[in-house]
Amino acid sequence: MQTVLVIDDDGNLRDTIGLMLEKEGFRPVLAADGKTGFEQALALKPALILVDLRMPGLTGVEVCKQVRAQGMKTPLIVLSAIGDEMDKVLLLEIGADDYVVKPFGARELLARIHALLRRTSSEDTKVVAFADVEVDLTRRVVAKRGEELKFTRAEYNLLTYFLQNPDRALTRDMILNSVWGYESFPNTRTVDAHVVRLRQKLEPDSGAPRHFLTVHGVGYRFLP
Amino acid sequence: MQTVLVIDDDGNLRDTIGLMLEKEGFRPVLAADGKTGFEQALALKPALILVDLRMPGLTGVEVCKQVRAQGMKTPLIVLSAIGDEMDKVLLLEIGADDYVVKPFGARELLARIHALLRRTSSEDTKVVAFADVEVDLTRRVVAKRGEELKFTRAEYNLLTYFLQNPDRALTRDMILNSVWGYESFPNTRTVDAHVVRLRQKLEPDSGAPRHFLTVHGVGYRFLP
DNA sequence: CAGAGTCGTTACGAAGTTGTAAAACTGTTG
DNA sequence: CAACAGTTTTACAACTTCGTAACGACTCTG
Repeated sequence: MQTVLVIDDDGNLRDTIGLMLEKEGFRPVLAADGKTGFEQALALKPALILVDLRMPGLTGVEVCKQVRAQGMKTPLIVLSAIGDEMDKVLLLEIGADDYVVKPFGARELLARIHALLRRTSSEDTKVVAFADVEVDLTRRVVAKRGEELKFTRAEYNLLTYFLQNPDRALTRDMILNSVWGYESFPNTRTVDAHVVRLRQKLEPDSGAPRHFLTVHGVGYRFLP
Repeated sequence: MQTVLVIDDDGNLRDTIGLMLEKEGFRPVLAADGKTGFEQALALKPALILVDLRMPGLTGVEVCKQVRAQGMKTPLIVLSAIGDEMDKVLLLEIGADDYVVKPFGARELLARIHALLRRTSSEDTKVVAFADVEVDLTRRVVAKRGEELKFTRAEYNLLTYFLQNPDRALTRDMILNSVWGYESFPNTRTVDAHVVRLRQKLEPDSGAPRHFLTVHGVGYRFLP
């Protein structure tokens, strides 16, 4: 069951939305102000956040910013009163994913919630990272300091194998079997050649590797 | 021209709203009571319904419920007298999308109508867009810079599959299974042939694709 | 510190992959 | 059944990637 955090100072509306979410099969968590809402967001890591724009204390805009500042990518919908001069640009800038103008219909809000969850869940981009390197497993893209690098298939497969086996001494045979499979029988030196390329691309100083370490007489060890 | 159904027992107000809508370019249909209003809703499938809350016979609340019970998703605005103890909870529960308190100004009502139509229409006609390309999933039409392009079935299916899986490395087998199904077993090169056509039709420079990227040794990745 | 083993690096031909056009095939329609 | 649009396969050039040999540098051991 997915948790949805509702942050709104209007108790009436808060409860209404809570009920609605419950009916729809969500687990609603209600917060009356921005500060506790933000804390709940951190603690519960909800599947989605609904936050009122205009609140005493921490406003919706600030909650948004703080959540994003924490690196949380939780989908977030802003609720705004009809009078508020809100524009999409601002909302996008602060990291909101959608907004709904009050008063809104139950169906509309639920539709937006589902749409957003659908959008974001398909973007379940699994990213593994070490040092200043990010490996996006769904996009199959490797980036160093945010800059995309070109990786060939063999390089990429080898890298992900290392990522899956951090800080373990791996023999060349283990690597060959896992990365190249049991079909092909390349020379064990092939592994070295590819490790070289990984180092050249990912190590700050490929002469003094800090992540792709050699285990003399055995093989390699990846240190994140 | 969009039909707007007005259900209100107050003949005076009904006519006023009717005139107002007519001026605004809508086709107003007037109903004096809940029962005939509901029947009209079923028969005409209007683009929007305005319904008075307090009426003899079938009340606005009941019209609302019945319309929704029929599975109709027609946008619906409730008109309520200032005395009515209306709360949003009830409105949300019965599936109304907005409400206006009597007495209201013409401009306010029209603003609400337009806002609601805008909101809901964007949900019904599912249009996915990227760059200067728009794909209308309900009409099954692809347009580039507003100009319709002819897409064959295979091309269209492939395109929507890419749209549904943005920014993910997709192997040719994944594509074949999802787009061609498990029944037919075309060559994986078939995928390439169709990607070529997508690029020719949608990329500014098909020689340097910016959206339909190849992932060497793997397949393709669609970048919106 | 010498020698044996091991590793890092480079270069290059072989093997594999992709883009494209054209041919072959399929199914539909008048 | 001919014409036709759409689809799949084939063929091949262009391009990318791979595996390995070669060799110098490094590491370990006695």
